[in-house]
Amino acid sequence: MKQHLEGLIVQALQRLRARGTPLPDPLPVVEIDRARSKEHGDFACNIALGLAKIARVGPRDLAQRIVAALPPSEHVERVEVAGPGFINFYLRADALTRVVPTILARGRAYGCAGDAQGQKVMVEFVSANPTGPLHVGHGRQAALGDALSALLETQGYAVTREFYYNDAGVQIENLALSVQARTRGIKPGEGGWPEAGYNGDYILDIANDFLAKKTVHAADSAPVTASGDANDLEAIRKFAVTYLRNEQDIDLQKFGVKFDNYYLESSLYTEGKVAGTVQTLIASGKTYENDGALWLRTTDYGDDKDRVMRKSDGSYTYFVPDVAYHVTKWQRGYHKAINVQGSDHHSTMTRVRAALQALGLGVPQGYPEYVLHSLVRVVRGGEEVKISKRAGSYVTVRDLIEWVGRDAVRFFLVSRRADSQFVFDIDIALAQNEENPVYYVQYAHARVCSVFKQLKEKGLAHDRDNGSRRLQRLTEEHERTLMNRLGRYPELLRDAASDAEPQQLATYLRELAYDFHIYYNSHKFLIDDPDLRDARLNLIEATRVVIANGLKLLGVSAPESM
RNA sequence: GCGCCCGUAGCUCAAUUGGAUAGAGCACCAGCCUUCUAAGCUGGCGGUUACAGGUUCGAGUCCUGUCGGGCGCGCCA
Repeated sequence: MKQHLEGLIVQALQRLRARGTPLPDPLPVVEIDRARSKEHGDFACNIALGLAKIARVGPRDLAQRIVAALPPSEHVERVEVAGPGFINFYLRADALTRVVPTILARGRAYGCAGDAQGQKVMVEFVSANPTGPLHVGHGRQAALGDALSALLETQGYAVTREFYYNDAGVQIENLALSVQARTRGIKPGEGGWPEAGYNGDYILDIANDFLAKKTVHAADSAPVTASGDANDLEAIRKFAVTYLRNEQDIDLQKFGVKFDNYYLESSLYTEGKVAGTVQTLIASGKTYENDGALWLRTTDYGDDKDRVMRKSDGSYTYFVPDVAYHVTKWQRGYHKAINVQGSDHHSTMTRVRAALQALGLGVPQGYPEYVLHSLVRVVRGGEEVKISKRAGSYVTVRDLIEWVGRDAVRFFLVSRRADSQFVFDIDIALAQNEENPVYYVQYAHARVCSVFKQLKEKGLAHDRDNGSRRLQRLTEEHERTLMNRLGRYPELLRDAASDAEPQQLATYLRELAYDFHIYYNSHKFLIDDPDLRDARLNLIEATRVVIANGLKLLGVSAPESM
């Protein structure tokens, strides 16, 4: 519809120019927007405001001339000039109602587009090191990353969800030492406890299972059976990593997030990719030696200081494998890549991009893209929750799911812009009333289901085809509003995907539920007039489909009753 | 000190990416249940968009500065 109206405007402008109105050639891009409020019709165009000066007439006059020159359209009921010079389009009723049969016909596929034509995109998220339970920040990454992936899929991208983890570094060493200390009965803070040890109770659980010679298995590795030998640090390390990987798998499964691939940092070393990346960077001439260390000139690419790649002791800094990892993303054919991380990683953004530029692989400057999120504070009873028994110093994803359920956690964590600081209020997430947006949206879905259940119980029929033929009966204000909202869904998905902003979808669903609840409360559906009844049932069924589709993208269930 | 992000009703957040009178929910006030779920709906109250300049037909949105909050600023990962 947008393109159609834009085409009308362009034709009108061309006619005006031909008749002597001074207008630029070529014409500027004509943009049509959906009207913000009903008083402004269905679509609005502001082109006259921008062109008035060039055309040497007032914006309202120019708008009037454009309207007069518009070719007729079967979809447009009337056009008005309003305000300082906006051109408002009022669509004919059937242009609005058409969305209902479209939704019913396309079902789950409604809103999906094929524009990306199967282009490969990698979304990397969570990427937690296996040194402890997933915390709320990981939860936000999981909710954002998974929803973003689903949104990209609606646009025709072939999405790979990838989890990258460090399975060999210093932190893993600290983990092994912590577990070992626990097997020897040493508690955090006591003599012999490792300096950078992990203090959570889960370390004790791992130590006990290790001593009990239990077997653990994680999604992407072979089962590991504990030797029970507290002196064998390597055995402890392997057991602890697998144990925690499994714990994270359990959390993610409970959260409804599934990864397509797990990428091990250690493989970058064993396959020579780290050394290869360093060689290429040296060959590129973007490095230099100083104080016995090898530096990369990241300042050539906007960094505020150069970065060490190889320390004077010969080992690599952490960002070198990170660069090698992103090279593999490019080489694996992911020419679009999005990383979802906490905002504390923003300095790595410049660094990784700089190194990728220096490598001269033809990688675009903005590669990879980043979605950085701010921190999450958990509040209960008006006070911040900072401690959990499980992890010690932070609230875990599992805690949240146990407290308020998966649906609320997932919806809440994607309902705000990633870059806003987020207060997760346990009391609101637990509330089963209008205060809680998740229930508000789910309730709208359940209400539609309830209507159809009542329909059956009353022995009434729903003739969809008849409903589709009677849509012109839907003339009420609330019905127009609802249909207008439903019609926006495809462009909403497109925008949310291209902006990498899943919260747009969460907001949309709240608004859609709002429109529906108002409609529901002011109209009846199980009425005697079969034509109007069928038409209205078609409309609320279409509403149900869109709510179900949207919730599914966010990983939230759409219950049939509540 | 430097860099990045943020600042919208008492609270939690929107605002179609520069458009028209800045909108919802909570809280507060007044109403609505023999009728498909009152887990809901209808009104009312509430704003100098942190502050000061600038850009233009038009600024919550863009630019500069100030104030306030977050994160980062290792030959740590």
